[in-house]
Amino acid sequence: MHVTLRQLKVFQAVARHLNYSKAAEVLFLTQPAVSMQIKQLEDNCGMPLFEQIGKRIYLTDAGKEFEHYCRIINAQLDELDTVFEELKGVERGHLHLSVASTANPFCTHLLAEFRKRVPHLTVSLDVTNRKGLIRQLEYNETELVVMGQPPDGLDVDAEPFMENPLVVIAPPDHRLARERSIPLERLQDEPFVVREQSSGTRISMERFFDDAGIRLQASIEMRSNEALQQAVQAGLGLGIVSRHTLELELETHRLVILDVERFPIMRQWYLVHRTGKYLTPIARAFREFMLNEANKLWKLPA
Amino acid sequence: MHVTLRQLKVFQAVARHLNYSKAAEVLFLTQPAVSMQIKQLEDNCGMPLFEQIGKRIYLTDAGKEFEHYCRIINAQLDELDTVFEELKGVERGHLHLSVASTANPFCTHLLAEFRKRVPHLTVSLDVTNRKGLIRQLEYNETELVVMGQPPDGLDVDAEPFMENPLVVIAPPDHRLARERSIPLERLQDEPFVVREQSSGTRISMERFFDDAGIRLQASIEMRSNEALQQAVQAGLGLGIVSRHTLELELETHRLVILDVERFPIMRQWYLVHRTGKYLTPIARAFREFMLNEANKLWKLPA
DNA sequence: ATAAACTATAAGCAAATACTTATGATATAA
DNA sequence: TTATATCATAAGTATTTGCTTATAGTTTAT
Repeated sequence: MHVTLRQLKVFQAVARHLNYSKAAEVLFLTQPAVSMQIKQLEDNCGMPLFEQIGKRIYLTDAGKEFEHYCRIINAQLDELDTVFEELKGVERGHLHLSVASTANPFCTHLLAEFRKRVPHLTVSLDVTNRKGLIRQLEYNETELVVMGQPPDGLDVDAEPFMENPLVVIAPPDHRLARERSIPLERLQDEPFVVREQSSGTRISMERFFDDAGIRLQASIEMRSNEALQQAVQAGLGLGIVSRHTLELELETHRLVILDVERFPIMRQWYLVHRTGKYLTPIARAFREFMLNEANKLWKLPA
Repeated sequence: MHVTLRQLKVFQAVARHLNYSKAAEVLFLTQPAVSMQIKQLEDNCGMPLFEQIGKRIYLTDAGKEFEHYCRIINAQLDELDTVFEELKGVERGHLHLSVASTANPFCTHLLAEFRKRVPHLTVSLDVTNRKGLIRQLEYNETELVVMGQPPDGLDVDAEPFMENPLVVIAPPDHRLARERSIPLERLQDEPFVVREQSSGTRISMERFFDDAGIRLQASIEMRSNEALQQAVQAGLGLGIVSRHTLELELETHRLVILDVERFPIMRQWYLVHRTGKYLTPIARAFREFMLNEANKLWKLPA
């Protein structure tokens, strides 16, 4: 079958009025135009959809069937229309966001804030490590990424939007815990728990100590930030983490921040998306929100 | 929105292969043709449905939505297709039939026969009086009608297909019940129970007696055949009915047929439909069946 | 650095589309 | 019978559609 949407339109007008001339009028056409469209439609269908008896026309059984499917198809097209309208607007929509596990706490908080402004927002939030984030960018599986270190090999737009202080942590009973202005060199003697090779914190940290000409003893490697903190608590060594992930552990005195010289290492959080990617209005709105408001809405205690 | 079905087709090919060139190949087109169709579609939608990042293309969120609706619409069109195929065939289908109340017994029987040949047949059978039948023909509310007397004022095709003998009935204890070859004139003295003015039997009967130069005493007028027979049984008068409606009453000796001269009045049953009406394959098949087989399948006892 | 794999864009064209006007045919209503 | 209301058909046409070929611009792979 090769019905056209035009034919559907004309058919519906005729079916409603059961009168070609009236339908023509409604469609701003002449009557023969309607006749022809219906004729072609009936040819396509292989049977009459209307029958004329005397002056009147009637829907045939086939015509009634056709009308039914017309309605459905039109309803779907209308629905599609409204779905698109909504996609264009910012009132509702869906946001695909992936964040570094280190960024999770404040991202969740900020997302909750954003949600107040976009009431019907739904979100897919993926929390993963740097490697996972890069893979997602590569395969275009996410719209926006929050990470501490934009990838190198990939063509992305990365915008810093908030400070990301990296601090040295220790268990409260560590012998350095009470000292002030600990010289950097003192850390050389300490064992360290570190994140995996590809992690953003690890990269930042290595770069920092390389520049300072210091070699650390990396005792243990951990694949997640939580695991690292647990290991530090357990006394397996010192750790370097984003200050943003420590709130709870500091309050409950499970960890302390060491007052090391030249710390914190001040880095930035970045909002990243692939160059050339089409951002939905929601994604754009969230991006703007983060760039402008994150600093006001997420303050670390001094 | 002004999407075309062509655009849907092309879109689906691209969405399936996520590759314009491949889609073009599948559609027996060149790649620019596909590019253009998609571009136009995206213009119609007001947003990109695909996005290209590097060599690869991906569906946007809008694209995924669109794909969803594509599927539904296509499914509906396919379904429509099969519905029409079935309407064209005779394997299944629906028949709108209206019959004179007098014709009901044998019509029901023949319909049951016909149904054996068309297993998935469904039927709307309307049993009504002549006036009702004519109204239905007039308003095109039925496909085929079985009646004893085609209407005058209406343009119909009427085909006789079976004899319709009208006989005179009486209660078994009537004084004429035992007589043979009763002269027509004897009926003038008898009270008669008759059908309503417009009924086929009434018309046939009046014409017959007019021609014979005989005036009957019409005592009572009944609006249905059953009511008439009951009235005759009750001794309100003689009646004239179609022989076809009497089987049960004769067997149980509730009524007898009088052996009147020149009786039975031999009339015909007609299959009637409005001139120019499109008959579905089912209706055509039923018509053929009745014209050819009714006489073999419904035999009155001699 | 080059080649290979993609899509985008431009120009041009044949065919189909979707009308219009004019006219004819038919059925109901006056 | 005549007028009126309806749909069908024919002929003609401007526009749109849907391509094609040719070419250019990217990005990735070698």
